[in-house]
Amino acid sequence: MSANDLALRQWTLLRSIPRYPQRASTRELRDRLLQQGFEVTPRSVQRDLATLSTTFGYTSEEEGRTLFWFWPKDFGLLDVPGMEPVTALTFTLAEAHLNQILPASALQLLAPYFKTARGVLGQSSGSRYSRWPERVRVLGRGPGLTVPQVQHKVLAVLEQGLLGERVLRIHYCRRGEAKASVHEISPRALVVKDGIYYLIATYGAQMPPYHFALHRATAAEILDQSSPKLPEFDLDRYIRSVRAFDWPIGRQPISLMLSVTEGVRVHLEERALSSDQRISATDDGRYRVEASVMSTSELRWWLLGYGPEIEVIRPIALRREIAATIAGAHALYRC
Amino acid sequence: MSANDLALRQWTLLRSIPRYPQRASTRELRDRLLQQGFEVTPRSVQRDLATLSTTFGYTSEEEGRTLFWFWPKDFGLLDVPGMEPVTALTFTLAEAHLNQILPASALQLLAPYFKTARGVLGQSSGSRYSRWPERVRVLGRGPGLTVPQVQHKVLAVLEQGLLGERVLRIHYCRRGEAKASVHEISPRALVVKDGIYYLIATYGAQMPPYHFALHRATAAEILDQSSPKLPEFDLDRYIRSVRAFDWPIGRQPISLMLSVTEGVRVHLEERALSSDQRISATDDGRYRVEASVMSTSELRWWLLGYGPEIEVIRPIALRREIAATIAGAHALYRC
DNA sequence: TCCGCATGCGACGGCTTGTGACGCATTCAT
DNA sequence: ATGAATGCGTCACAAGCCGTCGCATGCGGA
Repeated sequence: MSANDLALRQWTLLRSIPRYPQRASTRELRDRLLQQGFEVTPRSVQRDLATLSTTFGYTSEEEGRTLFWFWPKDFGLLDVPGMEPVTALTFTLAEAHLNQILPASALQLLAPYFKTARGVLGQSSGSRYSRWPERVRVLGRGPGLTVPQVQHKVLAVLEQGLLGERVLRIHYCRRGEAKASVHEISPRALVVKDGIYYLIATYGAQMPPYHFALHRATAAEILDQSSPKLPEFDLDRYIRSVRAFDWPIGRQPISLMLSVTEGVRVHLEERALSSDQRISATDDGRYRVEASVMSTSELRWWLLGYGPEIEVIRPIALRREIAATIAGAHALYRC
Repeated sequence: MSANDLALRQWTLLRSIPRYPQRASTRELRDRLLQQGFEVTPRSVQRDLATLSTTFGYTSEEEGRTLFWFWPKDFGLLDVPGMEPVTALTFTLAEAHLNQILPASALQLLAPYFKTARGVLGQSSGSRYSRWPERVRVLGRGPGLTVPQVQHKVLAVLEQGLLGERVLRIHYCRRGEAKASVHEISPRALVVKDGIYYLIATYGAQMPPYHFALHRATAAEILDQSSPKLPEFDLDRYIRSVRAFDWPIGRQPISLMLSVTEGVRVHLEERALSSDQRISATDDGRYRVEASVMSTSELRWWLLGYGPEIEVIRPIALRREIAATIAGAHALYRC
């Protein structure tokens, strides 16, 4: 074990140094090493920290007599094994996409990864990175709606509360209300719906849970108090049981039958509704699509978006529903 | 410089070892070190590789007399500074989301990052990771359409060709055709549209470019031939000019005015159509929304999806267009 | 204000261990 | 068959790591 201790120990030390908003004292870092089985004197840690800091790029802050160590906030990352170009490419695509999905504060946490990805791409192409973003676009569906902001602090506290099963106190501004109210809640789950972070939490062990849209939280702090156990909280079942998330209507998938135009057919051949989707031509120049899908309100929204390009044949109930919705819309424009 | 050479050198060595499908001989690794300014004898590299391999987890393959080193394919990653729990949480969310967006082969490249994220979460919560995925869901819009597969090999070659500006030869199966044809093309850009990878490429310097949906490529290889320069290929302008991607119709944003229901208003207050969006109540119990947005076919699709919940007031042209579409759909269900 | 305590750091001796050099065995290509 | 390349055992030397001691400094409690 002591054979190649040095490398591993210095390695572990480097990993233990946090990124800037955080700091760690020399003593603290030594404790972490002890905790991981490295028996070192404080002196050695001091020496390691001092010498390694010159070759790698981290720094320290002096406060009184103690030094606090940290990586610069915008420091990229040294990953082993190094990121490969294909992976870097994928990261770039992911970044472009996640921009439309995650709040800025969450994206910022991934920034170091995106940064190294750009670095790798810049290097491998030989040319400088500046030309790369000109070559990639990610296009989504629908207009590019803005993503509401979640505060850094709230995000960090959320994570602690959720993982550590701790009670947390949040200042939450209910929709429409100007002033925030204070809640002490036990976080149970996190649901991200269309770019909005919903914290699902209970007051103590009291069901049912409440939903907190995190961009409406103005402040949050963690309390030193464990969340009471909740026997068998099943997130999936809960999501199904609540209409708030617009999720499945009914538990069983339905057998959908559509009549679609050539354009929609082409699209569905690329991105199938389900794995058992079947497509066949019909006499009227359109196509019949059959697939088993969950019946959600999102499905209705998706179907409606195509207007006359999609006609719902079965189930009859869904057909009637869509027909009624379209009739309602038609009435609006009749004048 | 030679002060703490050891740590940095071993570090660089570790980074130089590629992940499994790739391998690197001892000689090769030594060359890379030399290239980065470390003057070491082959013997030292051998020793380092041997001793470090036991403490870190990589292995080697013997082929004849030479050893080839590599990290196991499913090896997580050792990143410095270590991933923090909040970041890990965000990675988990990103993974859930990207599942619906990126082809499996691309996602697999990010797998090591997701894996370490899970590791961090499992550790920090004290409890084992197994309970974590029960606590997070990402819900998107629309039915969960399947994402077409892109082959690993194709992805890797694409990256080389695009970044290295090399000509590549692909076996491409046109839509509807059973047999693949061979194309020698110069890759120009990559567009990901709704989960589908489109390679935009030209035959030589000949405009206009063609689009290749990468999941229809059965094989690809890189040729040792540079792509001819294309003076000023502007991807944005190109996307605008081509209808294939359904992107902006017209260059200027339009002043959209809608009449929406309470439900839509709530949604738009969370996720605004634009930064200058304004909402006001009207006499009829609905709400007026005004915003400047790009006029795209995606916008039409989005508007239609809400049926009678959204009425387009202005621009008049768009109102007429939507009205006509709805009338068409209405006719389908009239029988 | 004074004393105890914690932290950083310079210095020193012992000794682990990294390092280059040499030589031999093995494999592959010409 | 021969030479080049590679891996690896060995050895002597020296670099540098390590624990220890001692001193200086800053903070907090009595």
